[in-house]
Amino acid sequence: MKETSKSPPDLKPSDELSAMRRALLAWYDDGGRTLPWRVRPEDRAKGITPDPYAVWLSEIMLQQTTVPHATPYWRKFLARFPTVTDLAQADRDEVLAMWAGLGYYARARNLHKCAGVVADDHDGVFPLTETALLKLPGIGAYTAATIAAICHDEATTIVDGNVERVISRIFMVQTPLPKGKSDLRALAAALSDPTLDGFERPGDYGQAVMDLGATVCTPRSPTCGLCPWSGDCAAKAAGVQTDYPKKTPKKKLPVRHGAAFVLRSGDAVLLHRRPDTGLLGGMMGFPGTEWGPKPKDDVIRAAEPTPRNWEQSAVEVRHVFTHFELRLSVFHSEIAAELRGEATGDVAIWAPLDRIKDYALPTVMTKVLKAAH
DNA sequence: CAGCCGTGGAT
DNA sequence: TATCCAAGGCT
Repeated sequence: MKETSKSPPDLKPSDELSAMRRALLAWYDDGGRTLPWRVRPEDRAKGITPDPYAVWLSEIMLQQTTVPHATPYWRKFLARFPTVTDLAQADRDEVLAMWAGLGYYARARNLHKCAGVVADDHDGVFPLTETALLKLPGIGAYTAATIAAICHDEATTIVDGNVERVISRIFMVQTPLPKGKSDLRALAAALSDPTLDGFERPGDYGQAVMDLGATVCTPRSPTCGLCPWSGDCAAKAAGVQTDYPKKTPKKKLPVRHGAAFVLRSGDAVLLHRRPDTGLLGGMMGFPGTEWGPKPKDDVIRAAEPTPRNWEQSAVEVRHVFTHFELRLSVFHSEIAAELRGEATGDVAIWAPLDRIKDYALPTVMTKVLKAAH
């Protein structure tokens, strides 16, 4: 025993950790979920390995996003871009348009950038080591560890929200998130320690822990009766499962106000391209005011794309972002085709309504369009 | 390193 | 209606 080791409190003995791993893999082999990007254990045993490009695509889409929401996007992307080279050669605008509705649009910008790096610097072949993956844009600690484990069974330590919840309950970690992340990582690493005892399936193990968190060890009402680690869980023993993970309380969202202008001409509407960085970066939107703490009529008038008689929609658009709630007044007007002016430049675009899906309209702007009805 | 960055579903 | 939060990354 190394007394100099700074291992977290209450780490279990190594033979119990090994037993837990075997129990989890048995549970996974028995009832593992079928996901379209996943190679099932029995196929894995035959030597079938997943397409790293398809796995990468799924992992980027699944960041802070539910499986049901991401899955149709994953199918659509894989059909349109069968290889990473196909994705790299696409226009970024098309990628952003296909991503519209998924949120966290920096992911889409980095996705396209990453495809370019893989195509240019790696001959279109995805790197497979955790270290190499970590250098790519949009790939952080979680995604690098997961792709490396799933695609070639590198014995990485995977820590996502599911793992944090499961581990925090097993060991009753007291330090609230996000500060407690380092403790949780250390405990997760101990459980997936490759030097311990026959850890030959890191990919299946990682997917199994995440499945456990997603389907059994859920945030609100965990079904501990189905859990292979039920007997190893300190929180279960104490009957305090849902008290974990401890988290620091969140602040209430501030409200911001603004106005948007929907200018229609025949079958087209006027769109503006948003700046490349920041909120909804690179996406399209309707011209309008800045979004500030208070609604101001003079600011609204100054933001009109062209002086007209604007009709105000009866209902304002309400939309919740990650760090504020937005309330948008919507104004709309119709203009003759001759008066459209120069609006086919890089920033302003007349978009035909019957092809609006080809434009990178985020959900909030889709709500604005509907409100202008 | 704490704040920024979307959306939709469940409770 | 209010709250949480989902296979996080970047700055």
